[in-house]
Amino acid sequence: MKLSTRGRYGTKVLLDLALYQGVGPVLLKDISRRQRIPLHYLEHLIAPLIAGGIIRSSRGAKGGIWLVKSPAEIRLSKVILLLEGSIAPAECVTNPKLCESADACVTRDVWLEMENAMNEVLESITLQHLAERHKSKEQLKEKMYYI
Amino acid sequence: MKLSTRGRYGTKVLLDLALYQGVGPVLLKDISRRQRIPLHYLEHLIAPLIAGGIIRSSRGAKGGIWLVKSPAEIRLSKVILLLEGSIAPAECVTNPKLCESADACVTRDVWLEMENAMNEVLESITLQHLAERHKSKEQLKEKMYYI
DNA sequence: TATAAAGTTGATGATTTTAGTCAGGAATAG
DNA sequence: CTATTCCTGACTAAAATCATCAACTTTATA
Repeated sequence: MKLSTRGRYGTKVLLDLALYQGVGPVLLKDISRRQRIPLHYLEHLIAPLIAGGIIRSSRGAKGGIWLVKSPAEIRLSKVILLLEGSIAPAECVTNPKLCESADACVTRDVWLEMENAMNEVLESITLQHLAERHKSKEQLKEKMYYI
Repeated sequence: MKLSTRGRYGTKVLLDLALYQGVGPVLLKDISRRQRIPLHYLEHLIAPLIAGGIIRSSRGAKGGIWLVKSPAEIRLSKVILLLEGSIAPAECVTNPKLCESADACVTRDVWLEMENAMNEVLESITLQHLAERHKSKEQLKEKMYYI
């Protein structure tokens, strides 16, 4: 039940964009360095985010990537869906036809409940929430230097 | 974010045992047939369940496996933990030392929230619940033949 | 318009995990 | 003693994961 690096890296990328929002295109190179994601791997990670319409990109000098919508409009449920596909703990949840007895299967019901519980969490958190949480943690850290 | 067959098969095995509880040792061969799990694979699946103390086994003629506790006392959280290990969506949740900035990381907080949400679901469901749900679905199915 | 910068795409590869299979062994009932 | 049944370790094929690389396209700007 682990997310792949796609989901984890991708979420970090978008948090990074949310934190650097409004300053124009953000370089992949910079995101790579700040978030410790291999640049060449990062290049592949952004494809589904562009296809999903939550970031845009520009090539060439002064190029980079940026959020298309405001961070408050981007929910993690969407992000994870784009990067990982369905979050359901078993294929049969999303695609009942894979198993003849799907509708009679009580274990499938459990996996469905788990998916719903996860989706509630992801649905309730936006990039703005993440950015705010991050800033408030940073502030806390700075204050601690003066104690 | 998929469970492996270990978690899915294993849960079915235990549901099967809960349904056939009280009739003495249940043959792996029968579980294999009813739950459509390869026998040789099943033999490996039961090891962590025995080690975890929720089933016991006896070899030889009239052998088989059975639940050690009552189905009402066995929560799915325990089952999945034995079969899959931690259900956390990322290693850093269980083992913060893997990442220097774990305590400052807001994405890690999200993965932790997801884990908690899943655990609440799994904590709230016992094998008895599963068995009851199963029987009531079966009954519904029988009734439908007479409509 | 030449050039450097930066994202895009497709091919490839190393490593790990998954999902088994198989052979032989050990315990148990009768 | 013997048939039955679970146990264990070794092994394997296939898939997924996590990249890396090279060639290419687009863009800003000197």
